[in-house]
Amino acid sequence: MSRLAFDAHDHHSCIADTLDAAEARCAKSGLQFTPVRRRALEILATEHRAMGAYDLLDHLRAEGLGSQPPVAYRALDFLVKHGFAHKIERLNAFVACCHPDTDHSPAFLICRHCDAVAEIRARDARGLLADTASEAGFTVDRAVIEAEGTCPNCQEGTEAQAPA
Amino acid sequence: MSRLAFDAHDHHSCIADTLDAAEARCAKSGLQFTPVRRRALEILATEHRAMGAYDLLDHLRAEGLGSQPPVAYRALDFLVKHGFAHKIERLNAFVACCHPDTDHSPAFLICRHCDAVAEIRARDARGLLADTASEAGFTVDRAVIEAEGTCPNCQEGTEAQAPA
DNA sequence: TTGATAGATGAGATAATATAACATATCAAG
DNA sequence: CTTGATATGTTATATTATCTCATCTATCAA
Repeated sequence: MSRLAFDAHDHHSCIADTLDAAEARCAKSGLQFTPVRRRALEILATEHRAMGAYDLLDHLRAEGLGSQPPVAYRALDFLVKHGFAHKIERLNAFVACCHPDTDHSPAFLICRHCDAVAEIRARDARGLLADTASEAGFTVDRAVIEAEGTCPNCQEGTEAQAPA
Repeated sequence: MSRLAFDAHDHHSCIADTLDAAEARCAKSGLQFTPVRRRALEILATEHRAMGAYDLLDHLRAEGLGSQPPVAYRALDFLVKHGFAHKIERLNAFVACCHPDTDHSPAFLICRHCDAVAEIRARDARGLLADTASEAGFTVDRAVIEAEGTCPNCQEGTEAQAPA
C-alpha cells in the first residue's frame, strides 16, 4: 500500500486492490459505482500513469462505454471527488489513487524522462505550508504539491539521458 | 519585497520595482526586453492577479501589440522562463513575480473567494518534499506548490461568504 | 558595408483540454 | 407506481495551447 509506482510490484493485485477498495467504499457510502466509473478507474489503474481525459475517453469509446468528452469528465469528476483518483495539475492528467482507503494528503513525483507518476505522502510538507500560510492569515483548504524530476529507474546509469 | 499580495501596499512603486528589476536583469544577461514582453509584464504586475493568456492577449490587442495567441504565449514563456512571472498550474494562469531579483522557490496562496494570488517562499516545504522524494530515489528539479483557501481579507467577519 | 546567423514577431490554422445545455434514462424511497 | 435525485447520451461550444511558415530585427564577424 505504501509502494511507490516506481517500484516493481504485483500490478495485477494492485489493480484488484484499488477496485475492491473503491467498490467497498462506494457500497459503504451509498455511492453508485457504475460501469463507466468502475471501468474508468480500472483503466487508470491498469495504465498506471497519468492519462489525459481524452486518452481515457479513447479507451472507453473502444469498449462502447461512451463516446463524448462529458462521459470521461464525469467519470473523472466522480473519481477525483471521492478520492479514487487524482488530477495532476501540471499535466492536466489523471492517475488512480494508490491507497484510496486511507485518509491522505497526496503529493506527486513526476518523472520527466519516462512520464511515470508516483504518489507519496506529504503530510509534513503540507503542514509546513499550512503553517507558513497561517502566518499570513491564510487558511489552506487544499494544496497541490507536484515535483518534477528524475525517477530512480531513469537515474541508474542514464546520466547521459538529456534532462529535456 | 517580502510583502504579500494580500497586504495593502504601494502598488504603483511595486509595479515600477518589478519592471526595473526585470529591465536590469535583462540588460545584465543580454536578454531582449522587447516592448511586448515589457508591456506583458507590466499588465500582469498592474492587474496583480492570476491572468489567463487570453486575458493578457485582450489587453495587448487593445494596444496594438499583437492579436494572435502566440504573441501572448511567447511573451509569457519568456517571462516565466526567466523568472519574471510564474504560471499557476491550478488556474492555467499567470502572475508577475513579486521579487524577481532574488533566487527563490515560490509557492502560491490562492484565495477561492476573491481570486487573489499571493506568492510566498516555501524553502522549508520544498526541502521536506525533496527529502521525501530522495528517500524514494527521486531527484526533484522543480516543484509546483499551490495552496487554495481563504485569504485574510476574505476571512474578516465574512464567514457567511459561501466557500464556492 | 555586407552577409550570416540567431532570436523575435506576424499571421493563419489547428490541436488539446474542458464545460454548457438539454433530453432521456435509471435508481431508491415513500 | 410515482416522485425526486442521480446518472447518462448527445450536440455544441468554450477555453487553453501549439504548430507552421514567412518576415523582420539585432548582432557580430569578415
